[in-house]
Amino acid sequence: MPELPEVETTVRGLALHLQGARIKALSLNREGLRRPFPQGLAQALIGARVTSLSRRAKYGLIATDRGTTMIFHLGMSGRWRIDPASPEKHDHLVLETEAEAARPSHTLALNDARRFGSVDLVATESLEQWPAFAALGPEPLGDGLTPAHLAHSFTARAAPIKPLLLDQRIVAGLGNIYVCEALHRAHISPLRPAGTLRRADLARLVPAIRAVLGESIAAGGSTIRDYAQPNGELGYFAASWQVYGREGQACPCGGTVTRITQGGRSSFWCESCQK
DNA sequence: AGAAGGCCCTGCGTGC
DNA sequence: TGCACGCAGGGCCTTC
Repeated sequence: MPELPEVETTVRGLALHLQGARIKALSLNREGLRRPFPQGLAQALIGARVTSLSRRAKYGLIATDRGTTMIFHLGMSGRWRIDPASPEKHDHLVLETEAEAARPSHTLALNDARRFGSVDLVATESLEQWPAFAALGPEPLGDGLTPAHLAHSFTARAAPIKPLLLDQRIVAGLGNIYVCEALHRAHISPLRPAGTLRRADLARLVPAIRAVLGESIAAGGSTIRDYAQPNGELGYFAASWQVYGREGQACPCGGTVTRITQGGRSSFWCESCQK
């Protein structure tokens, strides 16, 4: 489920219930996810007030007035369930907020069947030095993603562009779905050796990346209301995909969508309109 | 340094 | 109905 637009929508949904709230309780139902949960997580969070929620790449950040920030990654199957009617299998971490004046208590469960996700605790003042963040490239929706940046990153690279766009050090936050969609929108083949892309190609690619992400966030924004529902389900915005998951179906150009494997991941593309 | 491959884990759809 | 298999939105690690 979670790529950048889904994480952004998740953070916005969480903010409705967590922004300004005091954390009353934290329960951990297993040792950890990909990694063990951080030491001192309960001490850092219980009694703390949430000061802000934000996103960096595909990470969600929950900052508190204690000077620490809880960072979550949803991996492949992670999601937050808001005010669930009953506990579910794979609810690994559960937060409960304090009821205060005009502010009801809420329960927030981090559910992750495959446990590819992660939870970390980092000093807020040194977030940018946190190793996973220090290595990240520019945000695709920020000023740092430019044709010049991509040209620099792709110089002398023989590898196909598709797996390079998944490299978080080049662009932070792109996942398999939106790379497929952005390349399709920019009419660039996923097989193109990155170093052969010309400035005109990159000048199409950058706005294509921004458009597919922006449109998905906009679609997610309209479903934020769903986060208040017990199941907390989030739409996948799949209706707007042109190539992802559409092997054998028609491309709008009249061609046919095909699937290949690159770096062990599926790439969906149209040989007719992507060169 | 870059490139390729494997691994972590559970659930779901498909085909026999 | 049961079972085996392939596949899944990600990141990290090792090896060459």
